[in-house]
Amino acid sequence: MIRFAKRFIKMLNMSKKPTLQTVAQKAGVSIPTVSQVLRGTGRISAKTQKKVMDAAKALHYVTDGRAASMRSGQTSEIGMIIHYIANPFNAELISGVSDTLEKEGYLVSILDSQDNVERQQRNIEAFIRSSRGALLWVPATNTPHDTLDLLNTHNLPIVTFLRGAYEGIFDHVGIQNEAATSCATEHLIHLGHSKIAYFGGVGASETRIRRVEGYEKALRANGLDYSLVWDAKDDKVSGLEAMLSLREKHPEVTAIVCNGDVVALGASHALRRLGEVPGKSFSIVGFDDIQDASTATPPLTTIAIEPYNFGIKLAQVLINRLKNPKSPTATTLLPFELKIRATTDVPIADNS
Amino acid sequence: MIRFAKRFIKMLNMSKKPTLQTVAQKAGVSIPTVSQVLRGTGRISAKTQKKVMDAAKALHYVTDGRAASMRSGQTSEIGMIIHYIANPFNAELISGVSDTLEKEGYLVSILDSQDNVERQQRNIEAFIRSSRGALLWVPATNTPHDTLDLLNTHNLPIVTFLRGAYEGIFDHVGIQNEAATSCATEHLIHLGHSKIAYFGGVGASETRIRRVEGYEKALRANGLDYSLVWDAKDDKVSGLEAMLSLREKHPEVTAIVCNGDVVALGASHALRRLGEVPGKSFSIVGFDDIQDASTATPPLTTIAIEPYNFGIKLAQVLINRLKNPKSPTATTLLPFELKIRATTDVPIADNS
DNA sequence: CAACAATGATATATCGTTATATCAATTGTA
DNA sequence: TACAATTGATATAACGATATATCATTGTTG
Repeated sequence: MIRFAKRFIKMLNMSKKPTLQTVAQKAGVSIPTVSQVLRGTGRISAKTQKKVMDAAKALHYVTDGRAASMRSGQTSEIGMIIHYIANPFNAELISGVSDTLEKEGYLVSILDSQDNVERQQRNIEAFIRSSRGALLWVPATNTPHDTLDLLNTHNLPIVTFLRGAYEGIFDHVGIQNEAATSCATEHLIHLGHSKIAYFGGVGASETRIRRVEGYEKALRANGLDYSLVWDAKDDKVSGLEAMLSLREKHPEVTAIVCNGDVVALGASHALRRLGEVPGKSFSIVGFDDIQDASTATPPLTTIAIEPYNFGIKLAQVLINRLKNPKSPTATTLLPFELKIRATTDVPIADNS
Repeated sequence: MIRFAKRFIKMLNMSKKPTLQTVAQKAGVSIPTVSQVLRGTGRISAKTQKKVMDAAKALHYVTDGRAASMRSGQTSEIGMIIHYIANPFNAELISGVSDTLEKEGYLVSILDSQDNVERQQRNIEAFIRSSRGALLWVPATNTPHDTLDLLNTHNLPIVTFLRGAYEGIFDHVGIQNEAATSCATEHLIHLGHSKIAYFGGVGASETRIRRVEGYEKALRANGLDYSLVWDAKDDKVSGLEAMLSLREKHPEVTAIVCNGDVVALGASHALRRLGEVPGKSFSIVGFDDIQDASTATPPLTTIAIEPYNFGIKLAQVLINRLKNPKSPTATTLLPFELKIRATTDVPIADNS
């Protein structure tokens, strides 16, 4: 059961706000007539239309979406719940989604769950309370079943993305995580590395599990038995610190496959601080291809996923779902590309 | 006059959605009773309260905010319009705002105007239509008067931020732009630079005008007559390219005061590409102190503004406004700090 | 014990729209 | 000319909640 928000905004000066009533009076017609003109039903004469439009414009009339939505059972508001807004990959993705959906007349609100299930629950309740008509969702790690019950009761169209925890139940737009890290790992193996670690991420999010699987699969396929997963939170400073401790505790490791470009760049920075040269003494493969990946020194070898395009694709999948509510759920996996730049090379033993 | 959004979402399966009616029936009480229990008016007996709460929980009831808001004249939804979401400074700022306001029970929706006045107009209309109760706003460059008319008609509490175009009219939370760039410029002058350019930004946004003024004021105060403003869009690649062309066309310039860290880092990268060393052959001062500023090579001398704290402060100013609707409008300027790192030094002529 | 206040629950009107049904005025056809 | 069909506008009910007024039922007091 949901309690109300603690604080409310008392709307000021309600008297000033124009309504259909106000416009109808000024135009000298009835309320339904104004409503029809504004919605463009085409059942009103040109002369009356002009009168109404003029009045509405003069009064700066804007439809009250709450009333309209309540009566018509339709809405143009879409909610999005993501685990971390400020990450540059996600921020670009959000831009792609918003631009596409706004162009179609929708309004997107974004909430940051911080990958926390209680916060996610509150976010979903907030969206239901505010009558969002659809949801774009990155499910938080260990989402409880109660959350699904809530979503199911209120029955809104949902597209999950990035994390494929509910493929088949909802539409999904994702990344070929397993294939991508396999590809990255094989790239390092072909260069001659045998002590390769998986670097970055924390805990068992869907995405990370898949990526680690891809990494391990590539190791197995090439008969390598050394395997190591090293945690690091998803920011540059954490990547830097984790790399320093990795070098100290596991000097045998000569290459890492990273959970994201941000930690990869942090790791790269750590190497330079240790007087090493990324790509020479040690190889690094990133993930995401954020803008900084190509402009960093040295430029980062990474898995490229274009976040803005991902956002566009995600928006399109949602639009499709809304147009065809009855169609079966589908999963869309976007392609990736391994961009080989300067942070990967043959291991130093073979090199010297 | 505002037309409706082009597309709507037809809400499915309305029958399943629980309402006060449903809960009242299950609990065996009247609708107003349920409403009172859920709002916690305290006028209902403990025994009845329990019956109602149990029923509501079992049905996964969530209040319909549209109906509640329409009837009560109160809302907990806040809109935010910013010129660019994906910029890391802004993304962090947004996190600060959202976290603070969510904690207080508000729901924040963010729209990206892309500093385009038509798009901004549509954004504002969307927010009015969707009955946001307050607005956090970075006014787009050259905002027309019609936009202000619209805002004025619908009369919602507004706090502008970053760009102080409407100080006195609305509450404002900003940066001491002029003082900050003056400080940065004087730092360079004291090091011995005399050919200093202002670098980055495009067009005449409020913020940029103030910053350029601060730069020029410092030049005048120190009797320097060389002055140059060099455009660059606010991303790293544009900063890189602009720097290359600046070096080519104005080799006399030995230092730049930047409009933001992102372009400053691009410029720094361009120097390295030219075989120069930022801080040795050429000095750079950034603006914002984003995370990358301190971890870059070399670490960037910059004006520090903590975006997350800025967001918190902004949220607090809004909360204050909502609590005291009648209080006079106020402007809050957050302090800055010049962080001297490695990209500024005495000019090369004196150095060699 | 009558009169009155306090308590707990309910009846009713209302917020601003849109959907449906209705009605008046106009046009077309036999 | 009469009657149906069409067009243009309106009257009315409903969406789901809350505010206000009301109504029983208790408990209190002189």
